[in-house]
Amino acid sequence: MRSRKTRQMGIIRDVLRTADRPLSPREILQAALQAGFGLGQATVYRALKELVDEGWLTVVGLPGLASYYELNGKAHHHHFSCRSCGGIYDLEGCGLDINQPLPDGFTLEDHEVVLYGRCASCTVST
Amino acid sequence: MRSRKTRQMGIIRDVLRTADRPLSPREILQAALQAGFGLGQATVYRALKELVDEGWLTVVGLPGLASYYELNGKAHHHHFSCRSCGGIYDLEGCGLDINQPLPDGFTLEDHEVVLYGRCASCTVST
DNA sequence: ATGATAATGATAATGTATTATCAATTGTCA
DNA sequence: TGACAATTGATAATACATTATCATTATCAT
Repeated sequence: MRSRKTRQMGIIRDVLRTADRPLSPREILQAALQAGFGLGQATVYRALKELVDEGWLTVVGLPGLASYYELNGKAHHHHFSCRSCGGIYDLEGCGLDINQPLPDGFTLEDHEVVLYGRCASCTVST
Repeated sequence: MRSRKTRQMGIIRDVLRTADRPLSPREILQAALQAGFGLGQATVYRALKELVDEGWLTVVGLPGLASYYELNGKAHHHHFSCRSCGGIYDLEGCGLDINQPLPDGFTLEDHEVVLYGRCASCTVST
């Protein structure tokens, strides 16, 4: 599976490598189209699945939205969701107290923090 | 809008009042059915929308899952999502450092913290 | 260069959550 | 009680992300 090097896979990798924030499948598709490369959405989904499987990408799940994808291997961090433009941005660090008490018998494996608000472009100065 | 008192609305309120954790529309429906009351899913969705509008309920959004509903007016808290049984549980307090730095120009309105792992029933002792 | 076949992509199909439809039911008030 | 309108609920419809289909295209070992 995946033994040939294709133009489309290169484009998708480039888009994600260049992005400064997690991207949804739709955003990846649009970015590629705007850059002048045609490719189908089925290809995007297939590529994302493979890239996640091989560990090159990680999935960012957000409530009520599609999945977002970003390069794997970044330092532990969380995300900001702009209520105005819908964009997802990376935040530095964590800010979560890991020692927060859990109910008895619960096992903690992972956590997710999402801050909501307005990004710089959407924050209008009065 | 909503001027009559109906059996169905009473059941839905009871289910939510009795619950010790946020419930999804499906769970609410099933709880009512198991308690011996018949009602349609359309009614559940209609009721939830009204109860949120009137401020009796709040919505808990979780990545990749349906919306969950719980009584409004609780102290600020977050949620635990069990990867094994899929259940959502309330956690006490917040554990988040509110002063976490934001990128320049960003405005923070709200935040969401979700811890993932296994609940007590799903944590098997070796 | 060329042929086997991996990969693509237009499109249909799926899955799931939620909403709309509308005839039948049921509160409520006169 | 009776009647009228609010409410219900079975069902169809919608919305959306994601996956499957399969004929066409493109890669790469030879």
